[in-house]
Amino acid sequence: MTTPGSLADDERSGGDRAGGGNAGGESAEDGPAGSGGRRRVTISDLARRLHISKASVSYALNGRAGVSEETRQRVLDLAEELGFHPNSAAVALSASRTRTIGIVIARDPALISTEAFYMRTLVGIEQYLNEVDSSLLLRLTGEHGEDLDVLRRWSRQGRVDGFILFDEHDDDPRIPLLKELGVPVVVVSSNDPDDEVGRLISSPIETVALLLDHLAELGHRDIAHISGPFTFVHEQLRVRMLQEYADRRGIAVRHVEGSYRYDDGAELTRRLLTDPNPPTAIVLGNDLMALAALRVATELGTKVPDEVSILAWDDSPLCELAGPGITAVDQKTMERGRAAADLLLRVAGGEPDLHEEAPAGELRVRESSGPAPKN
Amino acid sequence: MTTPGSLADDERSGGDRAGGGNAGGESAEDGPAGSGGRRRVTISDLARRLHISKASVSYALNGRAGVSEETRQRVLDLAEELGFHPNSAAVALSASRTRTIGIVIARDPALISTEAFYMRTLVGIEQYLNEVDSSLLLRLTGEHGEDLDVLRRWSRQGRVDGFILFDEHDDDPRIPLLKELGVPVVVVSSNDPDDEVGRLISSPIETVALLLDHLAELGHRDIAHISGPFTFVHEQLRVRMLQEYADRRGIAVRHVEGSYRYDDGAELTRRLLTDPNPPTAIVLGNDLMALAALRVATELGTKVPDEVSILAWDDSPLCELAGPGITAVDQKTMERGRAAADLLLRVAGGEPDLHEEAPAGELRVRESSGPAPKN
DNA sequence: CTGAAAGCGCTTACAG
DNA sequence: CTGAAAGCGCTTACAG
Repeated sequence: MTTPGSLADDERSGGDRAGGGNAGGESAEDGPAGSGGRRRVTISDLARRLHISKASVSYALNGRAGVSEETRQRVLDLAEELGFHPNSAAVALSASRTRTIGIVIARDPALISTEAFYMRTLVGIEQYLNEVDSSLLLRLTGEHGEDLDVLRRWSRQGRVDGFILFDEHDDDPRIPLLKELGVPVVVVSSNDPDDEVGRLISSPIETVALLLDHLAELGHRDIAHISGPFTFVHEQLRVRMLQEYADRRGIAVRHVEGSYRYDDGAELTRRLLTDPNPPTAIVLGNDLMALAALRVATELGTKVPDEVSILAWDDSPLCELAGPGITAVDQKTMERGRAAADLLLRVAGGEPDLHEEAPAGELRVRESSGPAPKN
Repeated sequence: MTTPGSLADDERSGGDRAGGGNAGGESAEDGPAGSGGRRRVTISDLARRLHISKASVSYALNGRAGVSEETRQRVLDLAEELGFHPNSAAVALSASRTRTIGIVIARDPALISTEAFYMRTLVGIEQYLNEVDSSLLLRLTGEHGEDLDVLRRWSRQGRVDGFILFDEHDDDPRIPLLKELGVPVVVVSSNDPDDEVGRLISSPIETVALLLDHLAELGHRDIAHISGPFTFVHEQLRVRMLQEYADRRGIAVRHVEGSYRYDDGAELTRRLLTDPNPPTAIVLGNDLMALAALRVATELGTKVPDEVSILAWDDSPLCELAGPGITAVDQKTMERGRAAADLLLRVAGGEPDLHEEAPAGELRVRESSGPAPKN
């Protein structure tokens, strides 16, 4: 059996460049075995070797006034040579900046891992954070309100510089909580209330227009909408805007509340298609339900798109790879994530402008939508 | 225009319980406007109010000896009342414990967001971290070696207590690097070298047996394997073990190296199926390629499973929801993530036993596999 | 331009 | 059982 001690003993074997210098020259022997690796290089080390004060080192490293160019360069060179990286806890403690943003997602784990939405959002956020050398502290809680605890705890603990919030609910308690805690927040939002928190806004009206214009052109006059749960603000808005837009274009819409789950999408679609007067097109609130709709149609012998068109609100690999491919709106999820992170850092930095429009979506027309059947 | 200042001014409006007490009693006026919220409660505050020392407060909060039960209770009660949470930077700085583990994934963003594997793994890890009140620091870098920088930086910065590594390569540079840095590591691994880092091991032999036993029973004697890139250790092992096991059972296997990408899976499958002597079954290294294989077969008019069986190494919603459903091995990804996090925390805690077996996989038989065609 | 010193909020020997 | 004090590794006024 190997012990952590032997792990540390083995350090010499690595042939790595940075830190390889003589960082260990002063105290290569670690303290208590297993406590983890060689002593880290600190600004005190740099100061001592360069015969200057810690303050000067700090100024030099942070690009602040207070040191000559020459001194600064000597500091930077030595830091590079020794592989110095400032202890993040010390920086956080003295400067109250963590270079970390927090995301807490309170959804059913099964859904989180099935829908590509979250991962694509995270990828987008990460792309931005990489560029500005910040990090993401992530927590996936269940759906039972533990998320509030985590938000509160992380705020009080000073673990993050701010939060990005998803899945806004009616009277979402997270927003007053974080406002009270005084933590910068950006809500990835579908509406634009003036509640003085950061919001990256993408109104559903855009998607509504893309979907309904497409369907109207194809001659559909009688459609159905299987939404996600109405507890989400964006679902309420989708229903309302879809209805209004459809009214204006003389299209009838029946709304059914779904749960985003496959089974549910299947069941609700079945009911619609076996109705004596079925709709000629169904818009589903997410990719999973759209796929379910596709399957049920096939199962019932209802031809897609000849007898019914199937469209999804939110594009994804599932829509793209389904057979037939499902017409959907590419919500630019990665770009949206990126933009949210960017906005949060600006809000945290004191930027007065809290609201911003998200990048526009685009319709991806595939085989699942076609002309309305004439009957 | 709203300003961060006005954001802070608005704090009173929240009606939240914790911290609502009289935490602001001493200095409700924030410092510089916009710097974020009311002053946090610290152990000094607790000590002052209870007329005891900071040390006693610390002992009480951490459940250590050094305070009477009565004092401890008074401290805990007050902490609860004021919504006290220890500043994580201060704890990290003085105790060198961050309660955070790091994960750096260096893969093509498109792949990360398409394959459910990573998200399911993260969910599993999170489930465990939730229970032990730890957090995940996540970074998704591209495939260009920036991951080494991040690992080095996070280590030197003392940001994490350890790392979980995925996607081990040949002579993976991350392992010597982290050993040299002296940071606890767990590699989610497919083999068991004695290299003194933590390893959660799941040998491919298990999956090989599940797949080949199934195919042998169905009468297949001539199969193909479209793998992922051989740069991954697990892919090399899969090929070797598949070959050995097939040899023993008198099954011929041709191996083709794929990339995990849909297009690639399609192209390689096309070649196999248009061969004058096509295999009767194809095992694909991931779900995307398996789906591609299914599509190509359909396109070529090759019936699945009557003329060719399609199986995937790794189950996923894509396999489950495909039509026909794709037979695949459920690798227990969430459980594996959980186990990896658990092992890492134990390794970091000084546990001598570095290696552990991952939970076993299970075959999910679906419509894409059937008896070998007689010809 | 540079240094000595206080402070961020904890933990932890060390005396009482 | 309790308190005074040093220390973790930085940053930041404040004097020179």
